[in-house]
Amino acid sequence: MTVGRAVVTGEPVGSCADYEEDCGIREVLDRIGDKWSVLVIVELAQGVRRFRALQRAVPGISQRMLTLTVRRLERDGVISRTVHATIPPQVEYELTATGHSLTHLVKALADWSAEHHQVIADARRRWDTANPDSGIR
Amino acid sequence: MTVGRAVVTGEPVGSCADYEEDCGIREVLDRIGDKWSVLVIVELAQGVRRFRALQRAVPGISQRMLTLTVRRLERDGVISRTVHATIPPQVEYELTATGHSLTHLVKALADWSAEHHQVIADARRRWDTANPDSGIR
DNA sequence: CAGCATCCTTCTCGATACTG
DNA sequence: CAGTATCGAGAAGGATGCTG
Repeated sequence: MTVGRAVVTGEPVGSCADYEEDCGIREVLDRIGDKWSVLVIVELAQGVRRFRALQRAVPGISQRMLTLTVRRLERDGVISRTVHATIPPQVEYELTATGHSLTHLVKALADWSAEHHQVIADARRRWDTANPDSGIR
Repeated sequence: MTVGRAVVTGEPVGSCADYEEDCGIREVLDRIGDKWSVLVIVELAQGVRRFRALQRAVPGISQRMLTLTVRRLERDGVISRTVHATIPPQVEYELTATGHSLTHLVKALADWSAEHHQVIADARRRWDTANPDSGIR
């Protein structure tokens, strides 16, 4: 049994070995697991955006990280990059079909977060109070 | 409008600023975004596990990383840690209610991955072929 | 405007050794 | 068994300067 089949059929998830080998969840987590990718996807969910517009829309992102992020998302086929040979240059980024379906997943994450972030925050506060200088964060 | 409300009500996601401020999605991604946490959660979804059992079940994890991972998950209230004062010591880890609900989210991730990992793999191969030494990965 | 190249700091993680 | 402590390599990420 693989995780993929297990999940699709609603069966319990298999072993970690199965998990590691068969399902591509790692690829997905490697991409959306980092801060900037999710923010870029959320912004592009609104529509087509140019490079500078993206940078303005995602507060705190450096030019370097935006470049890296959009390149990786493009590589994964999550977004498309269209260059208009104008002066000044104009590059537009847009979610692909895959990218749009990813927004559903992001929503699932946001749903779960909205439902549990208070509980988690409380748990963390309790833990930090009970274990002052544990170094864990 | 916040992402949280937007998602719950099915409306489109708001701005990145909203996203950053209001919803706890970052907390969640920070935790399940790393490799080991997900693997530990998947294993604990099967039932109660002792420290060594977890380490054996998660191939490749170091003792240090397992300790860090379970501590962080415990801090978040995702798993519970029960110490039995025996010799040799016996410590059992178990998913909390929050942890169990997290497995649904992991399944959603696995679902999406199962549906798209082939498309993503193909996109990556095409991109890598088209852009040999780009350095992007 | 839309990047690329470089430097440099910070953090992560694995390996190793030791303890109750 | 179930950890803690320490060290070092490497990756990630920010700042800066330059370019078509």
